[in-house]
Amino acid sequence: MSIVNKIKPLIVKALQDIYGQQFQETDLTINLTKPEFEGDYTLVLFSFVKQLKKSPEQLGNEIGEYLIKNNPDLFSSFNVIKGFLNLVVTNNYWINFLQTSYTNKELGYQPANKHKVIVEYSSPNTNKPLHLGHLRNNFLGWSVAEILKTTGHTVYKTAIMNDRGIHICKSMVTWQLFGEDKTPESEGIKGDHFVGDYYVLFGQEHKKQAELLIADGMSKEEAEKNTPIMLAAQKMLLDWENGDPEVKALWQKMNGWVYEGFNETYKKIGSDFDKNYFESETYLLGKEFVEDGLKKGVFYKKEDGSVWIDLTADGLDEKIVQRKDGTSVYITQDLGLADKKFEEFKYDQSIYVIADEQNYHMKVLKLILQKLGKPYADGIYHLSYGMVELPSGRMKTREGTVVDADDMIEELKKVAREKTEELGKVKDFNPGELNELYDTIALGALKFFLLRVDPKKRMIFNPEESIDFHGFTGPFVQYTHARIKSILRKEQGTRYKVQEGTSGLLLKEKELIVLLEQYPITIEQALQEHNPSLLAIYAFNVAKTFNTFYTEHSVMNAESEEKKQLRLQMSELTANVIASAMGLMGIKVPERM
RNA sequence: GGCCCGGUAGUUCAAUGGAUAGAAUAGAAGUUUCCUAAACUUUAGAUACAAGUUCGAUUCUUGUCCGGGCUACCA
Repeated sequence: MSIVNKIKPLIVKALQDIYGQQFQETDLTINLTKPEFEGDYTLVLFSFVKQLKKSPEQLGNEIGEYLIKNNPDLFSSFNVIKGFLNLVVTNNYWINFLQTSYTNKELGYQPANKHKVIVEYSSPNTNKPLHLGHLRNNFLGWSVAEILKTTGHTVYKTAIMNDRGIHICKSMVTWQLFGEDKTPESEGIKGDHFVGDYYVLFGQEHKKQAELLIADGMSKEEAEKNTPIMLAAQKMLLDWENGDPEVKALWQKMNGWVYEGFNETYKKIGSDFDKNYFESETYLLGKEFVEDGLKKGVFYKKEDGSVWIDLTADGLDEKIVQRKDGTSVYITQDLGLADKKFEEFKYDQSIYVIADEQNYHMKVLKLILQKLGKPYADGIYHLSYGMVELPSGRMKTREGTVVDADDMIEELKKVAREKTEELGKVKDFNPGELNELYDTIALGALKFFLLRVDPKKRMIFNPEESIDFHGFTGPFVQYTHARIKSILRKEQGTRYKVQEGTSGLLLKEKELIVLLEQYPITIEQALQEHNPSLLAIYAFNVAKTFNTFYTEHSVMNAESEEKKQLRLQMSELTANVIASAMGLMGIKVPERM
């Protein structure tokens, strides 16, 4: 257990014993002590002043003395400054922690519990290749799943392939018209890109045709609905729904191309799924929900036959759940899919990794399921993340302003290669090892970049500035790891126990150990908040702190053999923690770079 | 119009109501006989505006201004 979690009950007990008042651990504010003061952890005293009717100084002194008297193994001294009680933790505690942890590669892991969690992420449309926004989604979903696993949950990863609908038909119809039987193979283009090109071409063609109609006197709105190519796409959608064998065959062929491309990209970025759902197979689900809802009086039917739910009492709007022609809408499909997923996985929690533009939709989804009394409704959690934007604004496929995922990775690999060759530190690597290293660095940079920001916030991606391997980046952390490994390779002799107490801790040594000790609570916090950026920030701080420590104090040429042992242990623990934290984000760390 | 987010150094991001608002990058100045300089050190620079609650507000409340999203019998 981490030190903060040990301190809290001790203070609660102190308050009880000294003042006879009961406080909760959540009433306490405990922070890391600011570096300019003496101490490791600080209790903020102001909040007790009113209730205990004593000055902060008096409170601080009384609590401090009590803690030291009763826990001499944990606290060595204290001081009170203004309303802050600064506690100094004993060197023994830190040295003990180090010695019991430095070989533990599962630091922060929690034992298995009974909770089953399903994480739905990625969920692409099968009419165009993945872009930067998808990558944020993929990295986030994968990382959150990994954090859940580490903390003892049973996790299933799923995706829903949006493989049907008018957008798919747009690519199909355009390929039929202009494709000349070309294939990804014949053109040497990755399948998803190949299909995506026809989707873009549709947009161009549609625009051209609309302009002709407008020139003939049609209004803009009318024209956009009635271009020949748009009408063809709509007809194709109907044919698809009616099971037209030719259309279905074309659909299968083109989706097959896309999946081939997706699989290649997924493999490269390390996304994996326990189960894929396909909208083409689930879009008719949810019909029985309409019946059920009507029976329960949750839904109501309008005169024209359409079915609605009134959510105005919950501050939302009226929402349609079935069209007057009896076909279901998006939300109804999602109701059905939620049910299906529960049937198959019996989950306790179902996390949907979906962009924040769907906040309203997800709120409605959960609310409807709750109103229908579904037992799994409360376990639904929308992990809402902000969109990735360019300095010029939102990415738009039709305007060709998207940053393509595959292109981005290749670009980063190129920079990784150039930089590596320039530095010339791994000249003995064979081509296979080099390629692996470039992958590690490029994906490390990309994943770190997209995960280091709070998921809830939208982020701006500047293509020029973002390809940076310095500072708050993945490669910076990876580099620190490689340097530590280099030291450890040179000192493979047996480690031995450092004598407790006889070894004082220098400022920089202690700073690093205190930080390393916080790894488990950092994981816990990332879990609670569904927020991998905490791990990115933490890993960066560990690397930075190690670098500072390492420039000031030699490991191999330490002042004494005991110091050398201590620092070797610190180095090993740092490397393990970095590898672990990065691993939770799906980022590999190299032995050399 | 209604509802929901957001506004912090030039830029990209931090900060459970707590001490002098932290980083990174760009800028300026330095560090290589010594464990990998993809590193390190020093320096300068910010809470949109106005009220309110509080011992204390970047954080909570209200208003104003500025961005973004949602508000389809599209998905």
